[in-house]
Amino acid sequence: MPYKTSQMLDRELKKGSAELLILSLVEDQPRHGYDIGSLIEQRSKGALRFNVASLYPLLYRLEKRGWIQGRWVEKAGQRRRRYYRLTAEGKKVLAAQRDSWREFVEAINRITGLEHA
Amino acid sequence: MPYKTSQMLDRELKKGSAELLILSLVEDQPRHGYDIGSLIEQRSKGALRFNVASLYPLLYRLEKRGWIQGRWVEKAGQRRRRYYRLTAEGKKVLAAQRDSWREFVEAINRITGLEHA
DNA sequence: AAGTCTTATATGGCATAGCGATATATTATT
DNA sequence: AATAATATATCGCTATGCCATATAAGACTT
Repeated sequence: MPYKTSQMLDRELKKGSAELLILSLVEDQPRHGYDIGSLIEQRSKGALRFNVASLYPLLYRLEKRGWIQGRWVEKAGQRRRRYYRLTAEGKKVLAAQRDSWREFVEAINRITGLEHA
Repeated sequence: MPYKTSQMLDRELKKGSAELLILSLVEDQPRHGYDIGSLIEQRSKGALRFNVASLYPLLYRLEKRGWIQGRWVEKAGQRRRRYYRLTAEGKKVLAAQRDSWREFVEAINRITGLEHA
């Protein structure tokens, strides 16, 4: 696998939090970019917001890596949308990233004295 | 349209996780850079490691902002060390960053479905 | 019909954070 | 004498995220 699993702040982890969000959101059903951006804002109650200039390039990267797969959908009465679904490899990556995230949060909490948080 | 009170991943948060670590570690007692780096590695059980090429510049930034204050300490039998202590302003920032961190983690967990993990 | 809002995707250019690599200097260990 | 560990420092690179801007189409307002 081209992506190492244990690096500083896991290297992947900084990106990881952003990737984790997207991979999670397309886990159960395919979603398009704008939908993903809106969901992140809604579900975080406005605490997190994804700028489109980060979001779309990230989607392209994830697709290029084969973790998600997009397809154009055109319907009458709406603008064309690109729906992304999670691939088999994406599922594995998502599972690994969830573990990484958990470990990361625990480590930070342990060090900063927030372990009960 | 309500103005967004928080940037994407809060802008402060990406830096935040790194800054939070350092500010937390110098909260109770002054510490020098190498010590901070070692503590992060130890207490995270190796999960987190801070490269010196990130750590030292970050210390300089934090000092420049007035959140920590460093002073050189020279003792016989050891190399010179620069000990950093948390300033009054640093304390406020630390408190705010702890809140931010908690909010961030909750938001990610909510979105990624890790709340009952 | 015109104007604006919301949806939806796209990208150039900039700022900055983190890191590999490398450097220096002192003390401890082999 | 050689190597390791401690301790600080910085160059140059890459990646990430953002602002600003662009395009395009439907929905709503006047």
